[in-house]
Amino acid sequence: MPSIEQLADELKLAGDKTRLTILSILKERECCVCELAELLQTSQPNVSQHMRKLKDGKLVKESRRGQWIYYSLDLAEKPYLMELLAALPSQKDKLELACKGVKCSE
Amino acid sequence: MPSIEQLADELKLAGDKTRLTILSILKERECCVCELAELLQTSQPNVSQHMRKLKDGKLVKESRRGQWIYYSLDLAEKPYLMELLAALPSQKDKLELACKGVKCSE
DNA sequence: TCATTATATAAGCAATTAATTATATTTACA
DNA sequence: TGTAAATATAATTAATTGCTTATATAATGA
Repeated sequence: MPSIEQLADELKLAGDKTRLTILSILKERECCVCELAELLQTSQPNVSQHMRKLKDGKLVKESRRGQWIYYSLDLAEKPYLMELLAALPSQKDKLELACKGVKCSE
Repeated sequence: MPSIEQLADELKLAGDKTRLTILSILKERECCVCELAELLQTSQPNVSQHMRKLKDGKLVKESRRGQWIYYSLDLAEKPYLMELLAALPSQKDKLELACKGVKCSE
């Protein structure tokens, strides 16, 4: 059971449109930074800095594979946050469409 | 089903320690501003301004009764937020202790 | 009607935040 | 070994935020 402080911190992380979109994309599958930047139509450093916050807050984990760093959700211990993501519309369509043409998904 | 933007806005509201504490108190029962200020050990205008944000975001509703305005949760349409509050430790103890001696609860 | 109580609003300020731009680090591979 | 690609970090800036202090509004009751 999270403390109020801990939950408030987690919700602050999720309470940003960019980060919440990232989380809901990662619900579908792991992604690297360049895919996320493409999907969100924003810059690489912007995504990178959001990922650092999410990682510091233990909401995602990373795994490097060669040149790419793949991020995935780390919410096994936080079912109340999984519930939140489950309440959102699926991002599958956008994921499939936008990732064509991104080199790392070849 | 909320849009990503709507959920991000709601989580931003909940992602503040003061407001999340207020919400978790209101989960137990409705409260007026002076009770909340006492419980949170903060000023009346501070609580009042947080309540306005929560009200604007449709997370709480108010009902005036004489001099007092009682706030209560308005989360019937947002079960995913109720789940969040359910994940938090109960605030019953604090509520009972701190509200002794607050005039409006006599 | 006037003083009191509960609450709201407004103004000001310090701190935090999200995004941009520029640069550094790491890995792959020719 | 050197170049390119993916990612991270740093510095800057504009905007937002939470809290305080001061004041205004609304309701009660003598």
